[in-house]
Amino acid sequence: MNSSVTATSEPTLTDKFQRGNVLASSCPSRGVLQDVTSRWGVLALFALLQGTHRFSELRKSITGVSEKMLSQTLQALEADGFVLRTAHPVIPPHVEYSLTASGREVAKRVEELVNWIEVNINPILSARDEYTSLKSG
Amino acid sequence: MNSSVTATSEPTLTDKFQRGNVLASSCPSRGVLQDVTSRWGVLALFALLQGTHRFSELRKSITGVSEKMLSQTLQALEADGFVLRTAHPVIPPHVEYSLTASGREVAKRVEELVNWIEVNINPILSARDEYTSLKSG
DNA sequence: CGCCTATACTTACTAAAAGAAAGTACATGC
DNA sequence: GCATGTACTTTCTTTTAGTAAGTATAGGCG
Repeated sequence: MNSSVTATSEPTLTDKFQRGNVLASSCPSRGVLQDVTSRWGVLALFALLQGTHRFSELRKSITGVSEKMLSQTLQALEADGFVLRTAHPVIPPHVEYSLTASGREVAKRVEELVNWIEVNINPILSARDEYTSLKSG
Repeated sequence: MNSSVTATSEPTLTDKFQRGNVLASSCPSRGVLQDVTSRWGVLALFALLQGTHRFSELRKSITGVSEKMLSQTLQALEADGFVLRTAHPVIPPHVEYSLTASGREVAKRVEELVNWIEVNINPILSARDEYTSLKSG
């Protein structure tokens, strides 16, 4: 089919083998993918592309996230090596979060997805309206 | 940094305004983003990039998905205009799912994210191991 | 005729995850 | 010595996901 789809220059596994490693439930990529594409994971990565932020700053900018979920989300991203957590040993605590090199790579791809959706939000919402009126009307 | 990352030529909203429309909980992009980045939404879009598939084929290829969740996921993607559902009026039922034009656009971006993770899965898993051994050991 | 099969769902119930709210730790200022 | 600020954690409730069984129905077979 179309081989000019990916913008990256690295050969992808899906090109080399049959595509669909992730489609197998045993594939460890699935777990990572879920950390990255989780409700708040996407937004945290997106927010951190702007630079380093404190916990409370992230919580303010990512509207609607609870402290518990933000904490949980950041820990998962930190475990995967996407986010760097820097705690300054002062009281009250001062903790800073930033992206690692690999974190920036994933975040850039997340950003492209998010940007595409934002740019195309109007036709998408129209499609939604049409769909729901077809189903209920 | 690397400015050749984005494949699109359109100006993005995050470039034009301050970035972070999605970061506001009121932004409708969030809902769409959740459909696209949901656990099975990502995989359905990825799977459909290969072409048209029947419901049962998707269920087989996306290992682990239940009929209920696949149905729900496909309906959400259909509502957003990313997936086209074609039902042939025969018995037993024959339904085909394919990507729409906009569906291919989102799916391509999802694919890039998925591919990046698959290519880089080993260092990520190493980071995870190191993290968990730091925390528990 | 009556039963079985195949496919794409939906429905009822249970397990897991998310969300809300309160609690914890502790140096500093008043 | 009491309130404040920050980054969490814990408990409890609500929402969502997952499992398993049910539904519809044309055609094939004995």
